[in-house]
Amino acid sequence: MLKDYSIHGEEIHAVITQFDLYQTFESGQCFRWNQMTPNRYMGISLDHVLDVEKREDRFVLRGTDRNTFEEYWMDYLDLKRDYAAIVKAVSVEESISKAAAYGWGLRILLQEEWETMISFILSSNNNVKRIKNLVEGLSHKYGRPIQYGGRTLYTFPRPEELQGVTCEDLAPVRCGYRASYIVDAVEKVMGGRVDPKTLRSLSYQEGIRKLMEIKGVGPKVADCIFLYGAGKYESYPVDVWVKRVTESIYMKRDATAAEIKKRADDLWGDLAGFAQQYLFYYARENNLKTGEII
DNA sequence: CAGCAGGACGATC
DNA sequence: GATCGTCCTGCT
Ligand SMILES: [Mg+2]
Repeated sequence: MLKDYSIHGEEIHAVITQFDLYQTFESGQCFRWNQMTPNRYMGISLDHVLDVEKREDRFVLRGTDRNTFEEYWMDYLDLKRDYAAIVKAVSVEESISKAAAYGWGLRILLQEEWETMISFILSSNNNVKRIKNLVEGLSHKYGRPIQYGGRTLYTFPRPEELQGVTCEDLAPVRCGYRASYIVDAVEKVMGGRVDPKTLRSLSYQEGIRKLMEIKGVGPKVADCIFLYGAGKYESYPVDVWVKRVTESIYMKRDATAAEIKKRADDLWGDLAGFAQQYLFYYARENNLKTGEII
């Protein structure tokens, strides 16, 4: 967690425990963070840019200011949470304990609702590399340019900026059949049928049901949006990796997504989302196969 | 060139 | 309410 920070000209120097840049930004939860050097990542959310460098004794943050750091990035990076306590709490058994120790510096980002919604609609039936390309393409075409450090970044387009777009308009983005899903999401949000800003006030069941009204949002994508865009940590998104690893460790049989989510709820309850993040990261980094145990 | 990876939808039972 | 074929693209 955030222990201390101070302003040094254009830089903010912060002492943060349990924070690893690679683990956090390469764990499949976000698509707009890029590694600049092994110890440095740059990302954008809304119209905020953040440039984070890990040093020996501190993190150096650039591209932001005190107010934006305190009012936006602090929550986005979940810096007030004690992840050492999270690791302990989810470690109910040997395999998850190993996975959580392995992902000791993971943090679950609290991302902006609308951006999370569209990003995870694009994520369905895709891998991270391609998702990043799609989100980048959409932002380049419909977002606004921002200059930082001699380069141009593009904001993720707001609903108003996508209002009226058609599948044909989206063809250059190369998102395939997901184009119609984007169109539907824009219509539902602009029409008020779905309100990203009230998502966080909904219960788990209400939120998932509401999100699934959008075309292209099924159980897995809804869980991702609710977990990463609303901080609903009882969510347990079941993708192929989490399915495999949960089945092989905790069920020892083929199971449906609903059965897997129930098992996760029994094991971790309101912290299931954190457990999912550790298991996913471990499984994917180690290319775990069906039946393999951690 | 073929095969494969990755979730949601819609038809069908 | 569960199962299954199909969708789209990029990589191997
Ligand atoms: Mg839906």
